[in-house]
Amino acid sequence: MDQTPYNPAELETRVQARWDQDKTYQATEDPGVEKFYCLSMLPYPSGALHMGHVRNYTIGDVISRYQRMLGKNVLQPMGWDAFGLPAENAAIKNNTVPARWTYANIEHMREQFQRLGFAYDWSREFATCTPEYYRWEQLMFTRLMKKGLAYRRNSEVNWDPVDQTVLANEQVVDGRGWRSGAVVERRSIPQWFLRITNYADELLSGLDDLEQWPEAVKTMQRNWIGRSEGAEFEMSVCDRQGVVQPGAATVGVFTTRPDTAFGMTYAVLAPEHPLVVEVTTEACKEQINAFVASARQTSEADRTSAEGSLEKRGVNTGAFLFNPFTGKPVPLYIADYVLMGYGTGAIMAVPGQDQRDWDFAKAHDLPIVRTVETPADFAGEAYTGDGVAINSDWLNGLGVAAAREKAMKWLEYKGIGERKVNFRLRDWGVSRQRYWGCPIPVIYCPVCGALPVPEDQLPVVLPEDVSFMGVQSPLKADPEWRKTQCPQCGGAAERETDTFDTFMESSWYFARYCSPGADAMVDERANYWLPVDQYVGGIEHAILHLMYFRFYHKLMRDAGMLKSDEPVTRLLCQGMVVAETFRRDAGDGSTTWINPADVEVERDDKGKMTGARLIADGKPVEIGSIEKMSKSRNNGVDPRDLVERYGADTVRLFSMFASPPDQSLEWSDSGVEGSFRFLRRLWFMVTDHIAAGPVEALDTGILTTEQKTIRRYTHDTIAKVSDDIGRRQTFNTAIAAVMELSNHLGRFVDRSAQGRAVLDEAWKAVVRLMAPITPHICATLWEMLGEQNSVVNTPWPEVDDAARVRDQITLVVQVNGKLRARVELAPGSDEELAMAAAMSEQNVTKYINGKTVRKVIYIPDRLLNIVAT
RNA sequence: GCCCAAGUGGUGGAAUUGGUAGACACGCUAUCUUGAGGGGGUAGUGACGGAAGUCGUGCCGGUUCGAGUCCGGCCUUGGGCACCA
Repeated sequence: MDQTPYNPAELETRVQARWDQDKTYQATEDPGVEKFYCLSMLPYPSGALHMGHVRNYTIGDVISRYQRMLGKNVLQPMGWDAFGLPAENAAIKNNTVPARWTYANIEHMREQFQRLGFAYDWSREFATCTPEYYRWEQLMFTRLMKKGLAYRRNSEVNWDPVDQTVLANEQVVDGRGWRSGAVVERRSIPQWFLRITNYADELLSGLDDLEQWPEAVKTMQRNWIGRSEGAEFEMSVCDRQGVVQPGAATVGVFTTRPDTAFGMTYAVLAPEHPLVVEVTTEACKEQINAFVASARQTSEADRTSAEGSLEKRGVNTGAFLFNPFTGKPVPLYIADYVLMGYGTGAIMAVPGQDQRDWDFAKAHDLPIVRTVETPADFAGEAYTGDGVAINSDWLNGLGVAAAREKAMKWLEYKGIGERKVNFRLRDWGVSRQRYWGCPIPVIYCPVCGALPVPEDQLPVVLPEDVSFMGVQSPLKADPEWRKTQCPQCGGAAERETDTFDTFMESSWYFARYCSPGADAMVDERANYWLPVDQYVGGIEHAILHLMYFRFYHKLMRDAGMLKSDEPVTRLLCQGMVVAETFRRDAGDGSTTWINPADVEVERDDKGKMTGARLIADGKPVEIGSIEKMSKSRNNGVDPRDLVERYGADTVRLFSMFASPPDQSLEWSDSGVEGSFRFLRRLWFMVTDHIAAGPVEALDTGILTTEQKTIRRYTHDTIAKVSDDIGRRQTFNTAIAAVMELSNHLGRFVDRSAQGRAVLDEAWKAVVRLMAPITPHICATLWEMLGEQNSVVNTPWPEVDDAARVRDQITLVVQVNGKLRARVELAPGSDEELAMAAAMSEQNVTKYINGKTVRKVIYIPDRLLNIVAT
């Protein structure tokens, strides 16, 4: 009999047209229905989708569709994180302007998303680079200024002295500007900051309530906030003998371990510390000046990550500080591993109890005094564990906690120190000296100073039609744009020409989706949808984005806009899709990254890569490391070809089947074929079933053993898939379970009335179980199965527990932990029965004969382990 | 350097609470299907061994009747480190 072939291109177009026509995914607020807000991190419109996008957005789509089938009112929006550096780079390269490039990319990517059949409410779409969006961000900022939550101070940037421009960290390669090749300098310029540190405690304690966030993310955030309790105390400059002159300079140091202060054998200042100039002795001056100058030119990341010998990373000032605990002087050093931005920029160094201090002391030949007794088997160097205080005068004999408390009290009593909580978290610098971003709404008046742009003058619109050469921001190059009037005195004033960090836009977009068209940042509708029930995005955002947007949510709450404390209830961080990188390094230091699709790879017998050539010219290219698919490394694999060849359902299915969502995935398209074959087999099996004609009602009372077994498989699978998608979010195992069931169903040949009824129940379950993952084929099959309601609105299949009851279970029998037999038993059998069954197996008794049974471990319905010696 | 993950057949991965290691796929081999095909079916596929069986989850050690799973130490790979997003 002729059958309709599986034609995904035709079928998917038809199903998608129907969704569009019915506005199936448009969400409206309905207080009578439980809501579910499912959000995937909004993409940067880089130009083309890569497999990382497909994976990310398919996960969100599967969850959305599943929740919808559970009967919830689901919102799944989509938009574009449209400001950012790549647009500027692309504009230079392609001789266009960032706006045009960005909007063209959005058009293209939207089409690709639609082709993949994601259930987005497109009516809420926006791009963050439009004034309709960023005006509210500007308004918020001016209010934060008035509240004192935004402030301006000097801060360092990477300065390219040739291009006369500020460089992003990414644009600095081995200390040189990526375009000019010039050695990058550090420059201190005034910039705007948001006081995220005011919220440090709440951002930290709030993590405890985020039960459905991955532990790894919470741990990273806790460490990032870095709350530490300790003491801050003053030390005075003294001479070699420990004599403190009246009026001598003092320096505050922060320590979490005041109990170890008797073991302080030196002290360290950050190179930028104001005291450095004051205390440096004549003999050390030259060395110190050179050291400070070089530290200034090194970025903080490089300073803390430098692997060079510690000997070179610090110098003696020649001065001494008076240790109030011992009454003795300690030498004062400066070292680049001490940062001015943390604590007081000065530390007491206790090499016996701190490994970094230990390494530094060894490198500089400084004494080491242990103040905590080490355990007998301790083989390390610095000891940071608990133990009894030694070499510590009046602290001797106390444990760490007690000694710390006593030392703290002593400092307070003496009036030289106090308890102090320090955070590693620093305020959020939001100024960028770039063009393609949201203009910072500030006016500088020579008389009145820095003022927020008045609300009735917002938005400050970023001109899009500019001549853009890339070296300098058109805002800064244009002498006219900045000219304005002071809102206070009316005199001539200038606008800020910096723009916001693009993390600003991605910090509140989730709320704006809930209030399309609102004449405010958000309106009451946001409180219907928020908090987001499920957020999906890459693990690379675990700290920065996810911290900033938690912070911003609290800012909006405190401005009375939102009622919830946290933006997101449940978070799924998907692993990255990684791929090989290929590149060519030009002689001038610049690098061209080559897409894997344009490269031919040579491999040895074991499949290991031995070389690679550019197909276009046949010449070798260099093989880089394996990295996440990204625009900057040009290693994204475009899903377009796969979609054209196999259809959206296959690509969606494979991206979910290839690995669990939170694991990183090294891309290879071998295996896509298997997903396509499964869908085609499904298509033919279901259409075969339909072609066999009408089905009688199921009567569970008259089923054969085989029919019962099929029903058990069916309902076991429904239970497993529901758990895998709903609770575990392991879509790969859900798919495997459906494949397994389909294999059973394909082998089940029973044309009797009840045989067909059992099959009908099973296929209808399969179609619904797969609908969130492969919605097009399932929508079509569902209709062909004679169902009126569209599968996207059909209730999720229910488990019939009665169908899952087994009359026999397989018990595993071990002897001394090794598998020796399997026996069939009635469920719930007791140990005696199990033992009897086991002992009737020759392969069991064989290993017990001549030995004494010492112990029997029995886990009912699972395992019996006989320990015999 | 610091913080967070991951490491299981030829490959992607499964094993959910410490209890049968390798589910489900890819690939490969054999075989069948009138020809062809990125078609379909069947069987096989961790290693060693004729077999019984032994070994086997990055490496070393430990806890346990029992460890891929827990603990200690290491190695490798990936992510983040505040201006890529």
